[in-house]
Amino acid sequence: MAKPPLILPEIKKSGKMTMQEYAYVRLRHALMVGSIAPGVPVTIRGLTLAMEISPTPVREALRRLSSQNALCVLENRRIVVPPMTAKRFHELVSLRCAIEVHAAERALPYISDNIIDRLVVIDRIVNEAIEARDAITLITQNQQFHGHIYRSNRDQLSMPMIESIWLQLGPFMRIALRHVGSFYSVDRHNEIIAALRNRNPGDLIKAIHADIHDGVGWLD
Amino acid sequence: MAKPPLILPEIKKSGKMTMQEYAYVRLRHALMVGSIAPGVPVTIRGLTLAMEISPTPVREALRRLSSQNALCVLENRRIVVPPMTAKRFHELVSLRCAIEVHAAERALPYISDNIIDRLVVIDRIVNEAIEARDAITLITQNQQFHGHIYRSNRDQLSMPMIESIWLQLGPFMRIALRHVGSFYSVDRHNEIIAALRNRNPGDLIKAIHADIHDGVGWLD
DNA sequence: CCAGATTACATGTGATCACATTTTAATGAA
DNA sequence: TTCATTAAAATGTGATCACATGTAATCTGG
Repeated sequence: MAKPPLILPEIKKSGKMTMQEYAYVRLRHALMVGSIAPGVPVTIRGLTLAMEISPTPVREALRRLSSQNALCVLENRRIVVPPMTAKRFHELVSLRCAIEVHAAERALPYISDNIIDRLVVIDRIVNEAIEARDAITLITQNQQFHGHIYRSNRDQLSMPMIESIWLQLGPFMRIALRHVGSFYSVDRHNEIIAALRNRNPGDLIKAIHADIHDGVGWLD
Repeated sequence: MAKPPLILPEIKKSGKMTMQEYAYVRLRHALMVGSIAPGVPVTIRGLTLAMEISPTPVREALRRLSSQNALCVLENRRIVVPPMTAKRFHELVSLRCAIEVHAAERALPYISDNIIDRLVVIDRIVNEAIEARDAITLITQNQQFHGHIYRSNRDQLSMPMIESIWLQLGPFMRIALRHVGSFYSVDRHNEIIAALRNRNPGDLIKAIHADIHDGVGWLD
């Protein structure tokens, strides 16, 4: 069986970026948008070939992603995209709720009208992406939307963990690629924005909870 | 100024362990028990010298710990132990509460009498450590206590994040080294065990909340 | 044709080196 | 002395190589 050469979406490498960081962001993006299927082995030499860089920075990138649980190190020392199960998916969604609700609660005092205006803009982009069936833009901009809220609290420490969950959910998004529009039927983002406008913690929690769980409907 | 050679507690290297993993667990342990002060630079060559291994595995270990936010990569590409502030501490404690409460709730259905018996044993060790003013045993066994609860749910995905928080709290523990006994005045572990025995979610949450926040009293 | 042993291949690991960047120390002029 | 400049040392980065381990293919004997 000829091994598929592991296609990775192109990423522009800005000047000051190290090779290790380039390998990291490129592989990370590929995982985030679900362009690598669960269970697929990710080898060092395969990546050096695909990205035309030496093994050393690739290995460091793999360690980073493994530490974020975006990749899974087997006992054989081989590295694969974590397998996908319904149980794992539900655990991820539940954990995502817990942390993002916490992040939102602690961000609420820092929400300004400026930030809300920005959220409205992002939400419009998200809706356009749904209209255009552009799953990748949908995924990334939806993350921008949530991240922009939580990062309002400049001292928050939960973003790395939230991004870790997003990364782990990435492979699941691969399925969602063909179901764009079937989920996100209701625009929960508007409910989130409304709750932020009213500075209402209870509504905010409920809206975020609903927004996150809306992605579960099609899995059963 | 002569640079201090960066003392790391010894760790026995089991046979199958790779150098990279050895470097990781050894440095991780040092951070966990607070034996490296915040702000201290952690250099590759310094670690190669201290552990007598080559730079390559050291770099991978540093990437792993940086990804877990146990270390901080500056713009200069230099790596330091994250600085310590009161704000950061309170954010960590708050986040720890949110995630551990979530983990405990989802572990409760899996708690067996067997597990509770084990918790009682661990708690005894913790109390002995307090008696003996043995801060390192106190820290590690306290983590064992909590981890043993959360890991009862075999499908849980939150342990890596909880351990990340413990790692980030490690440097704060350095201060606690000299205050053993002044905190943990009340044995919250008994309250946790009682809540588990009664399978009472509300009490469990309250007990864990109290146990975690008991470590904050001496900081002000 | 099948099962076990053997060989060939692929992969992960770790050491060494050369180079670029940054930090620190030393030097010299105002 | 003080500040800018220069030299020296320290540090991070990435490529290459040799080696160990694990996997897959091949071969051989029944």
